[in-house]
Amino acid sequence: MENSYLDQGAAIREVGRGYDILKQLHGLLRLKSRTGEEAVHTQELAEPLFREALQALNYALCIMRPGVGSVEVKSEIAVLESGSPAYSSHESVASYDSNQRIENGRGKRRRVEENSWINNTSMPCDDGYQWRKYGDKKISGTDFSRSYFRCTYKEEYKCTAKKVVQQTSNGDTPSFRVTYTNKHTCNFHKTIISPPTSQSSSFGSIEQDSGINQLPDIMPQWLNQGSCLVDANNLREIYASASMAETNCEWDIESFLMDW
DNA sequence: AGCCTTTGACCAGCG
DNA sequence: TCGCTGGTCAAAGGC
Repeated sequence: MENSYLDQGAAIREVGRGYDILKQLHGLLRLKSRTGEEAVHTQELAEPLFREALQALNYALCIMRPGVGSVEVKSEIAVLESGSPAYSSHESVASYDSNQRIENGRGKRRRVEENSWINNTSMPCDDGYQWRKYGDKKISGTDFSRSYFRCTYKEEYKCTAKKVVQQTSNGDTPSFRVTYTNKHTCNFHKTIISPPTSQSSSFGSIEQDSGINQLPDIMPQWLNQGSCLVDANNLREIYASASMAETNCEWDIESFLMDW
């Protein structure tokens, strides 16, 4: 009983998070339609927000439907896409699994920790957090090894977040299966406002959350790719304008989430 | 000096 | 119980 109450709270929080992100998205789209800037640029900014909102709602769905082992939501990128090649090689499928078992090629099943979710991506290396690799294993039945990462701040902040990266295919656009376990409790993530530094690690520079709370915890991967640079000041301006725009959008769900 | 990756060893889950 | 395999640990070396 108590657990279901807590689950409900978690679900509400996830819905609220999704709602916040959608508000940002809404404000962004309104801003763009006013100023008439390039649609491609709008898409580049909107896509990670849309993806994050989907993930949050997917998370909430799984919590609210405990009987369902795994719910997979495939991003409907086509809604936003206008033909930009930036996403053609970056299809991402996220799924949350509250009590998952992985089956390998020989039929062996191994218990997987709860609070894990899977992301299939072509760019597994940079998700905004700083990870330390602690293991690498050649997996039988595959041509690729599996890499194990934990949060760099595991000791300092007791952050139990982990991820496992498994390459699943080769070729021009290799794909990776990234399994995340546990959410970050360290509140350290790379912000897109910070300028690039020469001290960056292999996963890029990080800085402590400096008040940009309206930004999603997981920063879009493409923002860190050299091929897709976003002007930091421009982005700050856009997000600020989006926040102003959202104040004109009074939705019932907001009062519901406030009251809960 | 401190943090990272690499890598072999060890432990535990599963059939 | 045993062997295989995945996940983690920790030493060593590199940056």
